[in-house]
Amino acid sequence: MDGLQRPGALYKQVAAAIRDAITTGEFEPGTLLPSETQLIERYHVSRPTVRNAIAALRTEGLIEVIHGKGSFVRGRPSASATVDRTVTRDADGAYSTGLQGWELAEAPSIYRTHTTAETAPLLGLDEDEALFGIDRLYVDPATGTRLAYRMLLPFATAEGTKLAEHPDAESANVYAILEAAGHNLTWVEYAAARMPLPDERTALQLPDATPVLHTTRVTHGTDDRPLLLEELRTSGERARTAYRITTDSPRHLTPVRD
Amino acid sequence: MDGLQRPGALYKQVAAAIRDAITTGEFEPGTLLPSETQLIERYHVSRPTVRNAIAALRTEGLIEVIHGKGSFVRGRPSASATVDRTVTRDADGAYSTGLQGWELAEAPSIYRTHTTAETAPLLGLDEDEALFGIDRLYVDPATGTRLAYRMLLPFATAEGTKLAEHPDAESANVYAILEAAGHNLTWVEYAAARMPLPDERTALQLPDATPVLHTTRVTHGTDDRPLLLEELRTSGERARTAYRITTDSPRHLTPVRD
DNA sequence: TATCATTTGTTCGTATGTATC
DNA sequence: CGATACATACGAACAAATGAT
Repeated sequence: MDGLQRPGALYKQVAAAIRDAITTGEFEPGTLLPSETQLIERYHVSRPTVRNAIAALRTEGLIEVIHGKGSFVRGRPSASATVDRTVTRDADGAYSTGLQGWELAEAPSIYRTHTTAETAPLLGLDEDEALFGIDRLYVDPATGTRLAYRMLLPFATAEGTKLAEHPDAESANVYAILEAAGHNLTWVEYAAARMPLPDERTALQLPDATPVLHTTRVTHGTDDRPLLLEELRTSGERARTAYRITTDSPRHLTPVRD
Repeated sequence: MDGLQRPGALYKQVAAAIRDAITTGEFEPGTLLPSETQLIERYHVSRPTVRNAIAALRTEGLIEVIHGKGSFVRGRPSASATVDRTVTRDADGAYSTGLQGWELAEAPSIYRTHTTAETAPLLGLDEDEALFGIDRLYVDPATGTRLAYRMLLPFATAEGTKLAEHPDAESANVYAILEAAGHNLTWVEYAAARMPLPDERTALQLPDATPVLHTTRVTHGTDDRPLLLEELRTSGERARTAYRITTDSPRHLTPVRD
C-alpha cells in the first residue's frame, strides 16, 4: 500500500504521505494517527524512519505527540484570544488597556534591571543604564492562553512622579501619571515573531512548535522623548494583537538599530 | 570533562550543556560548533545522542546546521527590517504604504478565489463567496528578507469602480479609489505568529525554526462595512511590523470568530 | 492497588550516502 | 581525489507514560 516514490529522503516521503493523508481528510484534526508500529507496516520502513517523519511533521506544527498515547492531528489552530492594543480613553479622559478580561495569574514582580542592546536604543538610553522592571503574567480564563507582560521604566521617567514609589502601577495608570506630569503621549508598537526560549515555553505553557508573538511598545512624551517600554509575549497561534489604524501624516519612526 | 548530571534524558543534558556553553560565550555567535565526532568525545555519548541534542537546539533556533560544513551558533537575531503599517497621506491627501524600500520580486499574480472560514467573517461574507486574490512577493534589497503580500478583494467592493478592471492596483491606490467611491476609510490590523507551511518556507526562504509573522488588515468603509482584506507574511525574526498608536474612544472591534 | 499491553521516548551500534573543501 | 562532516537508514533493547484489566 501507499507507494512511496522518488523524491528525496525516505522519511521525507513518509512525512509527505502522512501530510497528504491529513489534508486529504483521511486523518482528521483531533484524531489519533496510526501508531509507529502501524506506520512501519503501512509504509514498509524502519522505526527510526517513521520517527524521523513524525519529528518533521511535529516541527511543522501539524501533529502533536503525547507520550504513551499517540500522535494527534492538530489542524491549523486559529487565534482564539485577541488583545486590543489600541489606547482608549473614556469621556473623562481615563485611559484603559486592552487586557481587560485577562486575569493576573501571579502577583507582579518588581525588580531593578538595566538596558540591553535591544532596549537601550528604543528608550534613547545607553546600554547598562538602570531601570525598573515589572513583570506580570496574565491568563485568559476563557481559553487558558497565557501572556507575559513586562514594563521597563527608566529611573529618569519615574523621578519626581508617583511612579518612583509605585512602579507597579498598571499601564493605564502609568499613562495617566505621565500625562499629569505634563507629557503629551504618543506610542509606537512593534510586532515580531520568534521561537520561545526554553523557560518561556514553560512560563507560557506553549506546546511544541509554537512561536511567540512578541510586541514592544514605546511610549513617547513631549518632544518625542522615549519614556517607557512595554513588552508583550504570548502564543502566536492562540492569540493575536489588534491595532486600529487611522490615517496620519508622513513621519519618521524613531530609528532603531538595524 | 564537562560532567553531565542527573536531570532527564541524556541528549537533553548534552543540549543544555551546549546551550550553556553558548550563553557563557565559549561558543560565540557565527562560529562553528565542534563536530559531531568531537561532541561524542567531549560528552562521552553516542552519535544518535549527539544528533538528538543538536536537533533540539535546532528547533530552538539556537544553531543552524549546514550539510558538509558543520553547526553554526546563530545567536538571537534581531529584526532587521521594519514595515511601518501606519496609513499615511501627504498634504494632497495621497495615500502611501509602508512597503517603500521593498522591491517587487515577481509580477503580481491575480486570480479568482473564495472566502474561507478564516477570511469570511472578517469580510462580513459567507464562506465560499467569490473574490479577487492578488499576490505579490517583495524583497528588502538591504537584507534579502522576503515578504508575501496578499489582497483579497470582494467582487462587491470592486463593482462599479476602476478596481473591477484593475484589481492589481497597489494598496495606496486601492484606498484612494475606495475613498473616491464615497467611503470613509478606517482600518483594523491583526498580528499573529505561526510556523510556516512547507511551501511558505520555500517562498519566503525561511531557515529552520523560524516562524512567520502573519498580519491581517481589514479596511472598513462607511458604516463600518468591511471592504477589503490584506495579508502580510514574512519572517518573524528578520522583520517586524510597526504601528503608530494614538488615543481613541472606546469602541468594539468587529467581532471575529472565536 | 497492582499488573499488563500498548505507545512513545531514549540510547546504543553500524553502515552507507552526500555535501563541502 | 581524498578527508571531513552531516544525512539517512536499519536493527535492537530498555525506559516511561497511559489506559484498561
